[in-house]
Amino acid sequence: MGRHSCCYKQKLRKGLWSPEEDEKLLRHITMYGHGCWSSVPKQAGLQRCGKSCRLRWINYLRPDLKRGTFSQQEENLIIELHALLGNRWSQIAAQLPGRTDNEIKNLWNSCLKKKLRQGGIDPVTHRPLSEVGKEEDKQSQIPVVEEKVSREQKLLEVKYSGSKAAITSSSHKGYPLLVQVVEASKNENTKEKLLDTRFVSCQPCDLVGYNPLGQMNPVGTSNPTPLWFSGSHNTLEMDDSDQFASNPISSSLFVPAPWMRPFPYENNLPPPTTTTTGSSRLWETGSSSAGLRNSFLEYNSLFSWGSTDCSTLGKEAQIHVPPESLDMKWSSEIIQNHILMAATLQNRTPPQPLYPDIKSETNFIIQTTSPPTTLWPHYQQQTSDD
DNA sequence: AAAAGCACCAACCGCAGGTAT
DNA sequence: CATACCTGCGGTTGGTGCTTT
Repeated sequence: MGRHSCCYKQKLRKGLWSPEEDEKLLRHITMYGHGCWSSVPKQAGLQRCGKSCRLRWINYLRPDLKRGTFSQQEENLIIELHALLGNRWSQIAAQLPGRTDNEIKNLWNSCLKKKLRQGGIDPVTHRPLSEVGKEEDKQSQIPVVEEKVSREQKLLEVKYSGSKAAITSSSHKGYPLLVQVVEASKNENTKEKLLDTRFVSCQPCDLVGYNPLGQMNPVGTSNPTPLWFSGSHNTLEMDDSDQFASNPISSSLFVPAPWMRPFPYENNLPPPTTTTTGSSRLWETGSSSAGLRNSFLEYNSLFSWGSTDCSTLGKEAQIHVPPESLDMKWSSEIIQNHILMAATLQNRTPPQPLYPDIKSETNFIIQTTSPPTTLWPHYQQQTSDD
């Protein structure tokens, strides 16, 4: 493994970049692209090493950078992603268009960590500080999650004969999952190629003692908890030149527990609708003997998820299935560019009917604007203090 | 007004993994 | 297969400006 000897070979500049240097680098990359970074400084007439040029481009000169302060939504998303991914800044940055890993890392270290602590949340575990000590020796939950994950992996392998998805769980308590799609290896010696990484955050609300719809389970003591899925995915849309453009979307999906009713305490669900706009998502509810099954259509791809059997201890996952007519090449595109859904993760003991009063084919909308602030009072508190 | 402390952030450093030779 | 080189990532540092004493 080579070391970066480039900086020592010649007297190369270090430190802050001057506007003249920026201009040279920007002009060069705009005209020729960066190609091999190590040759960029020479071609651009810069006394810098390639690594320094690359960093300057990525973190500052790139035209698609957003700049400016982070919005509350961005901060919330970072917190949520950090809970799931830990210090994987590049993966976190990938979910925030226009932001760099360095920028996010700086924000985290200088600001968000502190905010969480002030709000009583441990920034490492994302659990209330009061619980961190108690929870440390309760590692037994993790193998349970791992075991369930392997079941999902099998399911995915069945769904895609030409590719397979591997699911790994994060090490956090609770149930967040990191979902990765990897290309099937030709043989056992070749490494699998990572096609896509999705996060699926499934936080039972009772982890923070908060029920978003403000109701208690009327049935009994073992409350089936609502689920909160959040994630980022891309949509494929045709642009003017009939090319498919991939557009990132962040969305969160709230799955109410069966005993919940829309706030504020309405007996009936909102009128059926077939639209989906902005941060709303259309959910179709349907009943089957196996339990709840939900699905929605978006940009001609079917995603589905559901707890296939509410009486089963543990969880099942369904992954969206590409239309049969598409060949595997297209299927692969869809895998890469659309949300990959996994997992409902509740243990339902004893078995309870899901949505007992909701008739089959009823549609309703769940508003999902700012998940952490509505779901997690700790975050809400600390952000509203600002 | 000056010094000390603090916060922010751009940039560096070292490492790991991939690829070319 | 070994070595050199390239790229990307995450941890860390050091400069700068603001605030406090």
